[in-house]
Amino acid sequence: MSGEPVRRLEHGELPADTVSLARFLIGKIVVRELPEGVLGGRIAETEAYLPGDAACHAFRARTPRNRSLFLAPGHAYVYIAYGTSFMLNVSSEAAGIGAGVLIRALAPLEGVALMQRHRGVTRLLDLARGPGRLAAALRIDLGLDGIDLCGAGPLWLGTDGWDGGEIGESIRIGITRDADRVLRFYLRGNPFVSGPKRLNR
DNA sequence: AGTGCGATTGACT
DNA sequence: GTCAATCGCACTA
Repeated sequence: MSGEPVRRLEHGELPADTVSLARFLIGKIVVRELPEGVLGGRIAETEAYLPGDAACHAFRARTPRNRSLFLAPGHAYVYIAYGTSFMLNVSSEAAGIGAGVLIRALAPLEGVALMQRHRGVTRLLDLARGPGRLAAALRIDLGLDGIDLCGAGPLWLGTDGWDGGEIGESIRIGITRDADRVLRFYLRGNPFVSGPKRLNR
């Protein structure tokens, strides 16, 4: 789509605030390195969870679960939603400030066969459309909580220089507190974006 | 200590 | 469209 090889993003390239990071990450790439192979996909959808935002897991005190949200920008915050699904977030504010960006959907680019095995489905559209599906496809679990996504670890953020997508905005999906804030971003018209149609125009 | 509720998904009517 | 699964954590007492 762009021709450039995928390279790792560096900390210094990440925007310094949560909303800017949520927009910046659209079109970037998540890479997962496993002994069985390399998995990758283009980020099609994100949501911002801000300081002072009642929907943010860091809204209350720091706990063992949410501590990764307080790390410097570019670290993974992984947690279990509804006791069933893992969610991948990127910490987004200066160290000590709890905030993050939820990665909600990927357009698979590499390692499709392995993603299919992880997910138990074959349809490309269903592999990583939705945050829980995305984590399952990439085999992301609590063992990755707190790792540096701009480091040398097995899960990292990259770019291939692609910058062609129009970014749409909407309210966030599946929350009840601070539910009317426009903090969801997605690649307009991309079939790998999750969520109801009315939010994807 | 007990209760209620999610940043979801998949199965089912 | 409805609904259960499943568990960490906030909240009440």
